[in-house]
Amino acid sequence: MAYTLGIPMDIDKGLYSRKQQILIAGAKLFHKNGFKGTTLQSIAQEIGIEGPSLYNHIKSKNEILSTLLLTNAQEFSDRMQEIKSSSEKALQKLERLISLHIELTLKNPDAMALMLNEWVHLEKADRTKYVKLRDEYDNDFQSILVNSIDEGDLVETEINLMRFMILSSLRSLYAWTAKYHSFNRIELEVSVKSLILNGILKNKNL
Amino acid sequence: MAYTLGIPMDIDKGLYSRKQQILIAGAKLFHKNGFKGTTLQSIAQEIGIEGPSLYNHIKSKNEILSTLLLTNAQEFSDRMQEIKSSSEKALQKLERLISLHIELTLKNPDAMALMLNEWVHLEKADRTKYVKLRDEYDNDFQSILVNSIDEGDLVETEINLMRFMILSSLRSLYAWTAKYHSFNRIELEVSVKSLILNGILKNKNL
DNA sequence: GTCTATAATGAGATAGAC
DNA sequence: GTCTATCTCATTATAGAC
Repeated sequence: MAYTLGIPMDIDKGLYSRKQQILIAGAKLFHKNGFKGTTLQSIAQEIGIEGPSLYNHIKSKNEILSTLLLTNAQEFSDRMQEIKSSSEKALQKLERLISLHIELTLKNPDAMALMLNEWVHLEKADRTKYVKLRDEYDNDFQSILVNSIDEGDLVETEINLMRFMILSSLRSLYAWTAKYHSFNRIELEVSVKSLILNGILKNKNL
Repeated sequence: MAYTLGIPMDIDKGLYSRKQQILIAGAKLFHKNGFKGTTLQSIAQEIGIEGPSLYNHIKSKNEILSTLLLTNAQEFSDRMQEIKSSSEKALQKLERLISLHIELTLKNPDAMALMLNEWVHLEKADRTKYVKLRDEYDNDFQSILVNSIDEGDLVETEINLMRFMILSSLRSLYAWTAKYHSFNRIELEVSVKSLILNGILKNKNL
């Protein structure tokens, strides 16, 4: 069956509610052109309706962004709680966190991209909520690194820098998966874990 | 006084031309609010004049962005040529590239932030030029990694992923230096090189 | 070179017919 | 629920006095 110009196949198959279609199209276009560089008309066009028709499903352009960002930030937060409260060694928790980032990146690459920068365009209340979720996540992540150092598994580097470099890599993965989709998830996990844990040198100076 | 962008403290000290003041203020505000989220009035206010007065020094808002991005992309490109053409081992070249990123990040953190995302708002011609510089840089970077693998110094991981993870970390450093300014450059270089080259594990499985 | 006033444009959002 | 027509406002950019 034919589909209208510019509408991705999965968007017009009747599998998604209009609200979901708007969120998918919004994530895609916000990623490509930025939140402020994206018009409601272009989002509407992506799903085959006119701009003002969006208002039957959303209350503002900003609501699209805040739904995308807060939903995903909340999922990271929930999954972190789950991992935190397990009884594994900290090093195992770290590996599970790496897997988590890869899982959510593959599921939702556009939203991952937005989480890096577009949160600055959230309205005050949402922005505060988002930053709080992100900062708590970062703190939890760092605590696990500290625990792993205490357990003798990780080197004693400047802990903020260690967290920062790991999270930077993981949070940028959406750009890699967009370009090299042939990689499967398990292979990707193995490679990313090795790069983070073992670095890139072949012969370490021990 | 080349490459003095990004030193906000001295913005009203008469040390900079109006044009330079505009670039410094622009970088700061584009970083904070995004290009589209920044008004010319706010840039003008930052340096103590009215919005329309900017037009005595620039020809458009977009010119501020393109100057910032293309100047810095060109500097990365020039420095890469220098490093490429040296006779060192590839591993030494890689270490020099890490130092380069840290040097330019400390000199110009706001512009580094813009280079990640705001290039999407460049006009077509500038955008093409910018993407070309960036892609050539990325290719050169990867060639050095490949050479270093061939020379037996680096592990044989998926090369695109290796490049990607290293560059993601380095290109995100601006956010770290903004938060932890107490670190000096040499310490930072040592730590970053170790994290990338040796990873974070204390006891490697060799 | 800077100002005030204003033109020109673009885009979010609303009204009301169907 | 979707459409067309329109309102409203913010912002880039220009004109012209000083």
